[in-house]
Amino acid sequence: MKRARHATIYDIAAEAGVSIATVSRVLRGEPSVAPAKRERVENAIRLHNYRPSSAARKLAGTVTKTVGIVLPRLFNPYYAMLFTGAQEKAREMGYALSLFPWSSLDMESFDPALLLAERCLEGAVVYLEYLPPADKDRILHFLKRLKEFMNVAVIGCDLSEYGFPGIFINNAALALKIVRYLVSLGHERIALIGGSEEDTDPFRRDAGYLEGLREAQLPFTESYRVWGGDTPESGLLGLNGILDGLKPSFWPTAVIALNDLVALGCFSAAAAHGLSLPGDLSVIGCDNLVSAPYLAPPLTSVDLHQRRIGARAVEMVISGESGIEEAEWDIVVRGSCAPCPSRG
Amino acid sequence: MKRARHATIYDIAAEAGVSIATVSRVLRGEPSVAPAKRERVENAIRLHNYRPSSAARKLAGTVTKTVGIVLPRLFNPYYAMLFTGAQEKAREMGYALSLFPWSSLDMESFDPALLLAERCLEGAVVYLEYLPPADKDRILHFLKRLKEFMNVAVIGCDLSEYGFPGIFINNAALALKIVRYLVSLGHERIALIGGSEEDTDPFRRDAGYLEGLREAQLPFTESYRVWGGDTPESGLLGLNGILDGLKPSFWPTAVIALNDLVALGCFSAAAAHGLSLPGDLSVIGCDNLVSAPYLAPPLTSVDLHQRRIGARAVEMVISGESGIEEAEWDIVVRGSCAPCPSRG
DNA sequence: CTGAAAGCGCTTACAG
DNA sequence: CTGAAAGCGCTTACAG
Repeated sequence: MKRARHATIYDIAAEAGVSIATVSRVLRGEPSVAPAKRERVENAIRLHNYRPSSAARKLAGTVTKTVGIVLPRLFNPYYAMLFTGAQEKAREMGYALSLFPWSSLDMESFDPALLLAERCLEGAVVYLEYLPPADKDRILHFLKRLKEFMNVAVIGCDLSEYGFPGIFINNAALALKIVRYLVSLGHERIALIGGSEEDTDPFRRDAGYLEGLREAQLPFTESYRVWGGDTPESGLLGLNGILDGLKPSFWPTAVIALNDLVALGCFSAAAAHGLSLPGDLSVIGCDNLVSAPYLAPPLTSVDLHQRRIGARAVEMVISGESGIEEAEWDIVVRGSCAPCPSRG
Repeated sequence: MKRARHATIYDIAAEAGVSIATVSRVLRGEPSVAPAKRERVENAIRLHNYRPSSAARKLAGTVTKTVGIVLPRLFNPYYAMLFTGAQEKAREMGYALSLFPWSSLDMESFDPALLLAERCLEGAVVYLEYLPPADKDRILHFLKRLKEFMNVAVIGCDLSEYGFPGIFINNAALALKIVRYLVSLGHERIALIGGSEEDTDPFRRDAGYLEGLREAQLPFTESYRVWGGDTPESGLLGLNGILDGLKPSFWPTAVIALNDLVALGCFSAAAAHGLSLPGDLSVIGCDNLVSAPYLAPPLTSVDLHQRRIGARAVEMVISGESGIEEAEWDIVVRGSCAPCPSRG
């Protein structure tokens, strides 16, 4: 089957009786075009349903009006929201947005940055929760290399010391605030579930968690800190582990889940142990997914305004800003956290 | 700050002491290159970390190794899984995958197909649950137009009568199977919640739902069919509507939710009415999201194998297949459906 | 097996 | 204000 051929700038120029240079000028909205010609060109464009080839533009031009975003697995709606916000803002600014899953980047390869560079992007926002020690050099090299080709902004950790602008999600502050909230509810045995153990970032949740405990003169109980990941399953296994390993009088009365998915897993584990929520156990999540309000009990969570973060990051990348901003967030109080049951 | 310049095919040719034509040949894996030269070229490529510009390739070449996928809002992980499957398969076949949210397409505009065409795609898979009557012409026109430029496959409804290949999700068969399952559990008052009322596709859920009722000699009760959307909120409002409008003796004993998100909303509504699941009410969802097993009770759902669907669709588009295939799916039985409580 | 050359569809100095 | 022309980095006949 024969493919339709795009109308080209030549077709339009011929139709309008002008040079392709003039067509190009009206296309890009240059003011220096005689109104009469401009109109003829615009009519021709409409007539032919003409749209300039992005490939040709990229090849010829200095600006490509395209940015990229590299994100972890989309199964967590959290990232999908980040993408949506980014996409909307890009569109609003007349840019196209290309999505690159981290998994498609192949950090093993000698220079994954070229994968983006070959796409002629003007900028890339990359989501990076933290710098895993094992891959630190590789990732940093990737980012530096990327920066040779385009603007870069990172969402997640603060890499300003390496010269990368972006939006910093202060997980330590967030965790501290959460602990305070739980403490204000009278909780003294607070667990923290999920996340990667190799994460040594000082701004990780743990830092805030520990500070919160200290502040409230509560001991750090190692059994209350379990790692595991960011899935419901890891929440289930995590809390099960805690509950199965301790006699009930030592069970935590509150758990901070890495995110809402992990929190959901905790719901399961609690139920399996006959714990009712929030009466026997308080659970707080993070990300405030659309489903959070509909869980039983409705999940108290942290709204990171990921849509706004995504939008802002794209904005930074497009306008080439270089600062580091801290993401704002709010604890959304719902029914899954309650005052600590009086001990007996 | 100055941007790094990509090494070009000229740099490689110079380095290897051959013509750019030869470099191009080894790049594309043509066999007709002397081993010695090939090796020199390969070394040069490695040395310069060279990757060909995709824009230049698209401009010059006949094949662009890029396909697109147009999807609804990603907040539902269902679509994210579709994307993931598609992305993996594309990558496996050496293709790049570009994501286009439906919302970015602007059906109002005179020719949204050009938005994809300008990207020089070889093919596009578009997700289309059904053909909304109000936009039927517009969408069909979009698809036809798209087909002039590239291979097209549609996931969702069966548009083979219009000449579009793709993967058909037989929602009627699916609903019929679900009704049968519920009937086998003894249910006689079965509600169906969610979806768009304007969907008149004969393969929509409703057809199977009605057939299932007929088959079991059950009456169709209009109050048991409520529309509303695909979100948790629509499930909540939907079931609330049913429960609030009927005296308890007429309450449904089972509800079929459009998807897992809607099912979640139904959980909420049931709880608000003091109904315990699955004792008083059975709920079945669809999509089998990662969170389904962790709800309380664990949600019985339908696994559409969306990852596989996404993968298969890009495969069809890339190899230019023209058939229509029916997606396979399985009911995943978990705890949210139980035998009908004996009436008394 | 290999190279010189044309061409893909644009943008952008450069003249005028 | 406008056009002729060079150039972006590739691929692909066409000769050899």
